[in-house]
Amino acid sequence: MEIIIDIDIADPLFAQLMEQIKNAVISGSVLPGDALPSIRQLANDLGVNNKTVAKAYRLLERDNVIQTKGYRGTYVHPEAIKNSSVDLPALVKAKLDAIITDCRDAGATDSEIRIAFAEVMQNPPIGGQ
Amino acid sequence: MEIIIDIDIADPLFAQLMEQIKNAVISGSVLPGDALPSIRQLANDLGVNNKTVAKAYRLLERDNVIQTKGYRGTYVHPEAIKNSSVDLPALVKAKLDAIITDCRDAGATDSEIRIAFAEVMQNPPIGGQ
DNA sequence: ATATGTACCCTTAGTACAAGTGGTACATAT
DNA sequence: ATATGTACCACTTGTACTAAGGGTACATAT
Repeated sequence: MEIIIDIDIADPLFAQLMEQIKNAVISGSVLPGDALPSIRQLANDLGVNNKTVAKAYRLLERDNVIQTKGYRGTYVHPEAIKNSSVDLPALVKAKLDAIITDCRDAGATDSEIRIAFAEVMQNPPIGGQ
Repeated sequence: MEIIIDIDIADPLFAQLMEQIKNAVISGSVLPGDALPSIRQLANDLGVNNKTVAKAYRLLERDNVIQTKGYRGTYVHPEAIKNSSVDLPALVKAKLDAIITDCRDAGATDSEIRIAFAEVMQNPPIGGQ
């Protein structure tokens, strides 16, 4: 698997990483069960910070594209191919788009919507996320 | 009608103004059809900028609490009493709260939610508005 | 001429967050 | 001792928003 990151691209590094790993899964250049390089290893190869790779790995695991097995390393998730096409951010955006359109139609100012959003994001999700 | 604004209060000036005018309507110290001071007049009385009063008036008119009649001045809306209790920002917040909770439950990062929100707020003159 | 609401331009502060980097530390197991 | 993923701390940089003010101009109508 080849991973190339480009600092000149506007996309955040961790996002580029996620993209490329997902693409590698979809294209079949890595298979479910295959081992991936460790965080430190990959960070070193690419010349980026550990934290950046760690972030990409953490999000990919949340999306069930990879599996981390602690000291045993990181592997491609058994259902990685299916899960690589799921785009959580797109779903979130779709949901937000719908209700924000509602609010605007109701006459709410963009400013008011932003303020309300900020309040919701800051205040505890009640149950406490 | 007495209006008192307090610079030391955290609330924005225009918001304090809206509050007080709504309260004056609810308490009956101004009645539907009554004339309100002009923007410049009120701004002068309170020692704030025209723009601040203009903003409060603009939002109050959107909420159907007051009516502006161009050069003829500004008046309390016929249905001002009913409309003074409507809290549009609260409705917006409630809607956002619901779907943001959904997104968080789905595993979305607060960061991802914020980014999606920012994208939606910037792009979507899709259909217009 | 004067007053009305309204629209546009600019600037100043303050706040909040994203992204990335850096360092350190931990429990895990080889 | 070494390597794994993970967790915490703090920091810099850039961006983008709010609130508020200053100024100027417009069409409206008295």
